[in-house]
Amino acid sequence: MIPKKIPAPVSKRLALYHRCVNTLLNSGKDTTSSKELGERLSLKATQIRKDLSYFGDFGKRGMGYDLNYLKESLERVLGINKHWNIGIVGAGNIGMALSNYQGLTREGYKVVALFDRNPSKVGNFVGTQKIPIYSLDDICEKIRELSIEIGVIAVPANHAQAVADKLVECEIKGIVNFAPVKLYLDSVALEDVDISTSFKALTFRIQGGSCGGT
Amino acid sequence: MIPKKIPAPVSKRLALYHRCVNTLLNSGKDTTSSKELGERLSLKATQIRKDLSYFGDFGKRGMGYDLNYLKESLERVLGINKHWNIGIVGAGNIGMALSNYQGLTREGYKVVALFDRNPSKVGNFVGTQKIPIYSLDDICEKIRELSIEIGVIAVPANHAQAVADKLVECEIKGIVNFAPVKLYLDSVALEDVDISTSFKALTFRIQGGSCGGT
DNA sequence: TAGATTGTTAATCGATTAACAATC
DNA sequence: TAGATTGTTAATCGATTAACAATC
Repeated sequence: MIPKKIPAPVSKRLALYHRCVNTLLNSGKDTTSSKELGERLSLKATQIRKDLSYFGDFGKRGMGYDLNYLKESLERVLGINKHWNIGIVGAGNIGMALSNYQGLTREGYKVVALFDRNPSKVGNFVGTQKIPIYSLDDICEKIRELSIEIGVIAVPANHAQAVADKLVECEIKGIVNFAPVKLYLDSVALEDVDISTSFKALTFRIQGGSCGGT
Repeated sequence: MIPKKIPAPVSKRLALYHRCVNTLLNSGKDTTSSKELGERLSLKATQIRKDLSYFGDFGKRGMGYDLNYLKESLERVLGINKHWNIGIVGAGNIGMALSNYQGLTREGYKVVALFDRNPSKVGNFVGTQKIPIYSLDDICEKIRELSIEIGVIAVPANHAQAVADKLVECEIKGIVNFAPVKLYLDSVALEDVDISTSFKALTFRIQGGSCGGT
């Protein structure tokens, strides 16, 4: 479908472009340029043009990019031109916070269920959306019933791999892992959000060590 | 202090090594090798040796690495051989979840205060640690009083830059930003934890696009 | 037509990896 | 001594950027 090999850092940058395009649209503009995007994101204009060019010709020479068209195009590329149903495993601090997180809802991600192995939590409903907490035992059944496509792992590190294996068994399409542990999966897309790693990278820099980029 | 130029991805990998070393120690081992670490983290042994070599000679030829010594060394390099005091700005979902988050406490990060501009939240205490919520107006004063070195931004995107400017004015040492917006700072270390970007990178991959690494 | 800005090719830069001498 | 595994140099690979022809 997409022929050329795409550098790994591109997907994260596309998400940044999408965010920036939204900001520009909200400020009332209807056109932008790789130069403007580059200035706002502290990136080279060339890099932005190159990244976009992997997926199509979204601009007009001499004119720049139509913001609405660019937004739509980016949403198509990022797969957020549709809604995604999400199930969160682990109704602890992180799991609960995510289930109420506007940042996800606003982008078309919909948390439809939480799962926990603690019987005292099962049966409750979370947040303003009243998202139900189900037993971990029913996870495959609920994934099917509710058309859950993305699983979020928000359990302690020592349970994360078992949960991941279970999700794969339930034929989940992708996993976002918040547990501070490396997961071994094949054939399922995985993204890690390692909070403590970011803190360590920060203190590394504060305290002397120093790397190139951010 | 550290002479050679260190590639940007190294700091994140160091944090992974640290995590892996802890796991190995907990499993009762007291020695490891770049080969073993590489297998566990799906990285090349050479890369691990090279990364470590930027900071010292932590191994013994023919013998591998003493886990305790490697752990200590990594903690020194990452700056987690000391405790860091953290202040979280924004007592919403994310801010509250972070203030109770074991993953930080366990690594020597201590959340000592939250800040919010909502008067109905100010004066309350959060979680088992009874962390106080202060008014955003008092932030510089409290940062000094409580020796807060790291500020966490957990406010909506449209307030994030103002909060960041304030933190810099209060002479914070570093910032971890959870708001989905690009911040402009100079002279203060910044790490972004962009949750929705990770979800977008995931759906990008699920839905057809594909990049090299994870 | 002149000015602007794209999409793309080629050159550069930087990070990863293979190879190997050092040494436990 | 033979085997293992490090730390480091040199080669490779991949990502970024500069340059520019295409075109609005």
